[in-house]
Amino acid sequence: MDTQAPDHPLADNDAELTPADMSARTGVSIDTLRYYEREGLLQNVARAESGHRRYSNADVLWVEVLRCLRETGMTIEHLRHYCELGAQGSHTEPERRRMLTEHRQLVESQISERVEALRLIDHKLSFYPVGESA
Amino acid sequence: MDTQAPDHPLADNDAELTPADMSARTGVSIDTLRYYEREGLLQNVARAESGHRRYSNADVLWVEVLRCLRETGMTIEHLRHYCELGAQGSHTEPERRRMLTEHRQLVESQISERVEALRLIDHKLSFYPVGESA
DNA sequence: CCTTGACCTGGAGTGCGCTTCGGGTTGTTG
DNA sequence: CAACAACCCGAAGCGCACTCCAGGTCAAGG
Repeated sequence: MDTQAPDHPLADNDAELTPADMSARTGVSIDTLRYYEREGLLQNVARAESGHRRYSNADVLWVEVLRCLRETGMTIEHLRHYCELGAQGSHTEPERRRMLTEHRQLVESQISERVEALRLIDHKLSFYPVGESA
Repeated sequence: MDTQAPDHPLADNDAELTPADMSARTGVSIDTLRYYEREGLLQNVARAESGHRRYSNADVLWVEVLRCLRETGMTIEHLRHYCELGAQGSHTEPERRRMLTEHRQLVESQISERVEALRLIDHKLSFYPVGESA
């Protein structure tokens, strides 16, 4: 009844980070952390007796994953689905694997799109006179 | 007095694409094309006598540039500024060059961010059992 | 004890980039 | 020439991902 992070053996028995700590460590704002929790992206966050949140190191790692997936364009809805699957047990692993694989392809296409963009930008830049910087 | 596209010698004397044509050619919706025009991203679009828009080949090329910059995260506001500079004449070239260079750096950081994301995704994928696809 | 600041909650508000709407004009096809 | 699609315009609406607000609780310092 004290550990629930399925991915990581080290669980939140060491949950001692305040919201402010967590925000500083992950670069995600306190409001966004609460929003993610409401949306089901961050489950079973521990509480102090006062009712205040206490985040664990495992939470930090997970938020870093969230940040990475969000920044590469996974929607909140997909993330929520992924989390729901995780909470449902190991029989959902094939589906989670599928989601990750699909997102991986998205990220790869974003990379090649951007490599193309660099070429176009460089092409346009080549038409401008050499800039005097200072 | 009939050409105004500063980037391209071939101007819009050949403006004969309807909005539907333009949309099909660029993949940008008709509504979005009108929105871009309102926002100043697409200037001096020709009109038929009826008042209907007629896009030129130069317009097609420019919309492709817009699409590329938008897809890599340049905001409408920056794009508008870039267009305004273009309309102001060649003395704004250093500034335009600067904007493009800055955006280039943004795109490069997006690429390395995504390369990092691929590593993380692969790491997580390595923890799932080998998927049976069919 | 009193203040001050971090935290709590549910709910409303924001900014961006489109997208849709409503009502009217044009132009092509049977 | 009637109908129907494509176009025009200004303005309102939408979806997403946050972000802020109001009004209250908790905890440490002077």
